[in-house]
Amino acid sequence: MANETSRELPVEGEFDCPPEPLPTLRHSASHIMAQAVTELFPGVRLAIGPAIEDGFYYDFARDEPFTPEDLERIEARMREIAKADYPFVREELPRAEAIRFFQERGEVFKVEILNGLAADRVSLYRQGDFVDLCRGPHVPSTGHLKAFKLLSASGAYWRGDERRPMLQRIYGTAWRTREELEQHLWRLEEAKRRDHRKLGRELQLFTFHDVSPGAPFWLPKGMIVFRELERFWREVHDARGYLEISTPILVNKRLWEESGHWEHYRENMFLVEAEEQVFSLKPMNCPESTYVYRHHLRSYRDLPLRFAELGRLHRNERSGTLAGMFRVRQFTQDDAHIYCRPDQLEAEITGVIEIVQLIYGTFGFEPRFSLSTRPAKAMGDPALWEQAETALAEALRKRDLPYEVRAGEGAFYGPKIDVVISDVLGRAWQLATIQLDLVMLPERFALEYIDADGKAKRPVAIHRAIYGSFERFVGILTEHFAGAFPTWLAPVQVRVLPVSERHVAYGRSVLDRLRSAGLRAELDERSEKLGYKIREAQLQKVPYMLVVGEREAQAGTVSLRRRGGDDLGQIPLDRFIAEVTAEVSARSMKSPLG
RNA sequence: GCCGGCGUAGCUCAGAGGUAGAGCAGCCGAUUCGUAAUCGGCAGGUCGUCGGUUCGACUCCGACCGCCGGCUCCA
Repeated sequence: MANETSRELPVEGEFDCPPEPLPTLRHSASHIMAQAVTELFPGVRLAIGPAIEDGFYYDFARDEPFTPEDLERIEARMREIAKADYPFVREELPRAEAIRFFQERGEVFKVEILNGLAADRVSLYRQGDFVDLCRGPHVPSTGHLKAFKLLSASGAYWRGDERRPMLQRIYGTAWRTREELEQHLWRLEEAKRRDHRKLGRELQLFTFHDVSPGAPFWLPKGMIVFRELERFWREVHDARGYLEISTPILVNKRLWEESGHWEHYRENMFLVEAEEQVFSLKPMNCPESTYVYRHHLRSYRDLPLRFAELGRLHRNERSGTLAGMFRVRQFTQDDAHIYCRPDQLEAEITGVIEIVQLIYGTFGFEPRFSLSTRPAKAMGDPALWEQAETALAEALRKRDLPYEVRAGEGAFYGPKIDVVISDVLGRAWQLATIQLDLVMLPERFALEYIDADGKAKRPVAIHRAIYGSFERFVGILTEHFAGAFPTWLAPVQVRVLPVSERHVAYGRSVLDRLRSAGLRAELDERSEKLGYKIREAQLQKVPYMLVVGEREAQAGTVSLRRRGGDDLGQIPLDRFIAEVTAEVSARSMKSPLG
């Protein structure tokens, strides 16, 4: 991931944004915004203003933050600048001259950027009276900016460094056409409608309370989703030779000193003191899994050992970073540590990739893979690194999976595969990681196995998670499905709706049948009109509504209505149960009915 | 942690230096209803917490806590 500095100030490369139409337009939009701001707020200093995914921003140095009213004025001024259709004019000059130019104007940030550049000559872009240091490219003139909108203002550190001044950042979005802009704004609205914090409350899945910031209270309905995910996960792992373990949550600080976490991760750990000893809530499962490995002497015949653990972890994240289920302080990782011989790596990685495909496919996610290779500061045997990277690449290649190589992006203790998915709104989420560990666990914890030659050898470890964390995964699923979970995950799968109280008795017999068939069913026996009951079931996103009245009671049927759909007419109860139980056991995404 | 915004009933929100209101949800009653809201009544809040100013604070000031949007960080 590019940081602020590398994104803005690459040592090499000719442009400040990808020379494609949309990034160019957005980059130009940021210049137009900067022009508007300098005109409306004299004395504001300019920092940087790049194109980003879906839009652009510009950072300004100003004592006062920008208010929503300020944004409206800036946007209005931008429209005037666009209408004036000033051409973007490129000028080149010696760097020293540019430094003088910006120094005279008090543009200290531009001077700092220029001082950090290696180039002899630099370029400026001018539109109207506004000049900015920039390598381009830009659209020919300001009139090309037609479909844009300013979205928000916030603080941002100069060069992303919290020790440096806080700047005022304004975000905007820009598109080629009005239609594209409207569509993007609709996506933003839709994301708000699907917000898992809102849906979690409305659907009674989970809640938060200030007695434990960053830690969810799982409500009964949310717990059903959690348990179904857990059940699925266990089925998959049990069938593939994983051995489930569970290790302590509260652990003496000695362990973290041994693992190195005490030195590098202490500020993120919750500490507890008892009887003059310091303990920590575990932020990771890995070190403790080595104790299971070392529980007795291992033979080469024992390997691979696949220890799975649904460990509850605590990490003391900085308060400002918490965000619903997406960023919590307490979470449940679907972890596993595989200990194997180097020659088993490829087969083990292949096994993990198969699990990723199987599990993600069930939710309709298409995983994308990237391979991060040996960094400069790597530790461990170079030959083993070579073998490990080859194993990862071969595992992907043999399954015909395209992947992006991130050279040098691996951890110092091993290369890894990261897995990313996109949800229905096109938002990318990094979920699974397959992290090889040639150093940390094997070396620090002195892991060994006795090989065929009778000598002690060092195994390698694979850290891997599929969901990542149940909390975040449930948050993602909630937004992805907008709360309308596939039937197998739905907290309530069927709701029986008697037309009037006269039909409650038949409704109860239907309910009993559904429950004996293992379906999660409810009966709405309140003295309300049918329309009211339907509305509520609909809002609760219950997959199936069964209307029962006189006709159904006579015929032994139910009248079916799908979530979000219409009246599908009568169906024999037996058939309904057979279809839906099949749908559930197949963990299908689609209903066989309607 | 930093910048900014916000915190009034379970939820969504109104109000305001003289001590609080609506809709929905809840409870009670009536209604017995055929595919997205039946009617009436009742109850519900030390206005996030602590401190200060004031005759008087939910309202003004300060600190803290929490939430939201970003920055940084990240499963």
